[in-house]
Amino acid sequence: MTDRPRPLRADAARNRARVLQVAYETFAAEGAAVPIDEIARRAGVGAGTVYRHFPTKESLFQAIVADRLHQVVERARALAAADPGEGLYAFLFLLAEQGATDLGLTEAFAGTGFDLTEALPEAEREFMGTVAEILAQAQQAGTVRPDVDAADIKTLMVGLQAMHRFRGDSEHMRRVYPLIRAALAVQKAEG
Amino acid sequence: MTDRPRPLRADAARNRARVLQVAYETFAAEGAAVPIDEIARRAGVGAGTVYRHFPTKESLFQAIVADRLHQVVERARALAAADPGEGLYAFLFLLAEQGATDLGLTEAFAGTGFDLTEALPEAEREFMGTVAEILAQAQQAGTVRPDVDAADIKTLMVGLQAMHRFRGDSEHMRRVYPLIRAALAVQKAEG
Amino acid sequence: MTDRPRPLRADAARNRARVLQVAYETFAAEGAAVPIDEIARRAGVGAGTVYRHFPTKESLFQAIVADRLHQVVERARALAAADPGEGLYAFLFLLAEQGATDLGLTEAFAGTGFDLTEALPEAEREFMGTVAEILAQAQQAGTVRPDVDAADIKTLMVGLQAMHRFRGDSEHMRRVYPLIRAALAVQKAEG
Amino acid sequence: MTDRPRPLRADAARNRARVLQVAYETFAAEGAAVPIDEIARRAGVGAGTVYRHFPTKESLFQAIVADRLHQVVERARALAAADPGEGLYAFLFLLAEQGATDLGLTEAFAGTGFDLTEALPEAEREFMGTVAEILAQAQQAGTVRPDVDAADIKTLMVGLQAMHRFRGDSEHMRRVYPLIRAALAVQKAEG
DNA sequence: TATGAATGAGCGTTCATTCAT
DNA sequence: AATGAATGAACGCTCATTCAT
Repeated sequence: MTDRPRPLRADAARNRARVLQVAYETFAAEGAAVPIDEIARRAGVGAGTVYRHFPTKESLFQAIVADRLHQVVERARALAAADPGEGLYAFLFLLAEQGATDLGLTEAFAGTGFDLTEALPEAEREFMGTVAEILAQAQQAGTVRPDVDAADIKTLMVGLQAMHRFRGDSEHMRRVYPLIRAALAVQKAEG
Repeated sequence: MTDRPRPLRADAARNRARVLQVAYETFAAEGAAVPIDEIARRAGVGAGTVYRHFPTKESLFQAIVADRLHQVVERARALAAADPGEGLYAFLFLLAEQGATDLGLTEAFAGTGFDLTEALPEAEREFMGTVAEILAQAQQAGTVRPDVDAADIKTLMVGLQAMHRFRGDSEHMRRVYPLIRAALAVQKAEG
Repeated sequence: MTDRPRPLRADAARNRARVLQVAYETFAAEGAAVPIDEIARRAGVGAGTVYRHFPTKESLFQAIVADRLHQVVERARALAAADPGEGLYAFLFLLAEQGATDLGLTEAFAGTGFDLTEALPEAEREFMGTVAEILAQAQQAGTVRPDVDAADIKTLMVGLQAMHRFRGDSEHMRRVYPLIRAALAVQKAEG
Repeated sequence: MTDRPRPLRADAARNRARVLQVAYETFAAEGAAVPIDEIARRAGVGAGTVYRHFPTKESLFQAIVADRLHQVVERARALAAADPGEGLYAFLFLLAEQGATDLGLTEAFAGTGFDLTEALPEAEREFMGTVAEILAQAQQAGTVRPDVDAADIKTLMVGLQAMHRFRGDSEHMRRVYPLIRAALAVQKAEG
């Protein structure tokens, strides 16, 4: 796992971090179609520098997605630990909000021109594992119906991200969240 | 809207229709990244002919979306007339399925690099009017909760299309539809 | 074999011919490493035009080599028909001289970064067939020793091209030709 | 020629020798197109170190050629001393075989994008002097015809290297060597 | 009016060379 | 003196759009 033979020179590490940050912002704002040259320009480095740290454009994209995914999973765990019954809803709406501002992540999730499962199988597994865990807790707490599984939740996440992106970060989504809660709530004597 | 000074020569009209049809199929199957040359080739015309009818690639895309939207609205009206209570659900799931096979429409709906409201305000208005109409009928029939509005429905449509695109046309979505029904159903003594 | 559905528009044909001619001269003078952009510039067209006629750089190179090879084979046949005994020598020295001015052909022959046999198997076969034919005639005429075969001749051709390229078109090679004749002449009582 | 003001520190000398050796092997095996970074990596030094010793890629190439040439000349002298009559042939075929495995040397000899005479006049002079010497010995021994000179021999060497490179190190060349012997042998009553 | 040839800016990527550490 | 990170000019190739035929 220690796949960094040496800890990278200080200036190189700074550049790498800068490229990563700029690339994250740029992909988030404009999607994966942004040229590498543009990212290099915004980061104030030459294109070659980007390629030194990330051998292909796709690898840069992957690095960003993996990073975001990891952060999101960590936050999800914290939320679920704080309140198991609400954990799944908090997770769901957290990811939805990410989707509003992070086009790159949305594309990765939805598989639009980038296959998360194939490109980052480990990250995908970690993510799905966390979903399953948090879902089980919520089902035990009685806040989520027992007949949905982790795949269903991922599907809903993709949908929610799309909705959020469509509507922006506005108050509109606050109208939609209760609908999603109703969708997942334990059903009382289904009519 | 009548921005065609003359009603087009017969062969020109045929060409236009043919390009539109081929472009729809091609964009739907392979996304908006397909070159215009490829569409021209499949339509059996020169690239210049495509550009005569549609001055930019984007305008061709818009024309397709307008066309599809119109058809979808017509079908929605027919479904709602046949069964007012089920009409909204039928409409919703019809559009979702379109999203599974029609990348162009999905992108237009989600506003990914294409603002429907701005580009085709009339089509958008017609669409939203129909949604409002069918929604009102369902609410009167008691199959949809009264506190959702047409904008909410459009938001859900965008989400459903994204889910469908993500999962394909598979049986998986049949698991999700009941959740959406639960989301929209009249709530019985909400806890 | 009629793989040109239509005979090409006049201006396109002119451009194609111009690109071919310029590319021939440029590859001949500077080898296959010349950028396509440079060829386009010299031909007075855009890079896209080159790519319209030849889908890859390699295909352009191949087209030129095939053309040259064909011409050379035709001239070889004529020479051999005029004087069967001298035909092989004439052919050999003709190709050697080509090598002096045509780096592209030399590279193709020598297999330097371009595998003639693999890329143009038909041209290669035609070439080798002609060599075998002319060689057999010379052997029957008693001007070439019977224990050499077509492959040996090709090897000598590669060598002669290299020599010619090395020495230029100078009179120096006129000193070398008699050595090659001695190499191939029927041996008198080998010492 | 003593253009080294100081005799280099021990570690620097070691680095220089190591780069030279690795670069030779690498160029020989994979041609001059290998990036300098790759050579540096294989030599276990930084790219900057290569550039400290050899200010351009071409100068590194030249140093290698000079080195090889020197070695070849030494071996040639030994061979000729052992058997003056056979010396020239041994030299010729030795160099030819080098050409089969050493792309760099071949290119240097053939003058393909690298003019030996201009770049390394001293090495060239030493080489040609040795050729002349060994040739004279063979001519005195009666194994080589008297009307060829050192320049002719160099021309043949270039040709033989090209042939060897073309055919690889295979048995095929064993068919060609006798032809070269016949080319150079003293002629018996030429018809 | 239709054709499809031509344009040329742009993209992802490489690599000889320079320079801060 | 050594390192290896950074640079930036190419390169092969694509494609939306224009324009001569």
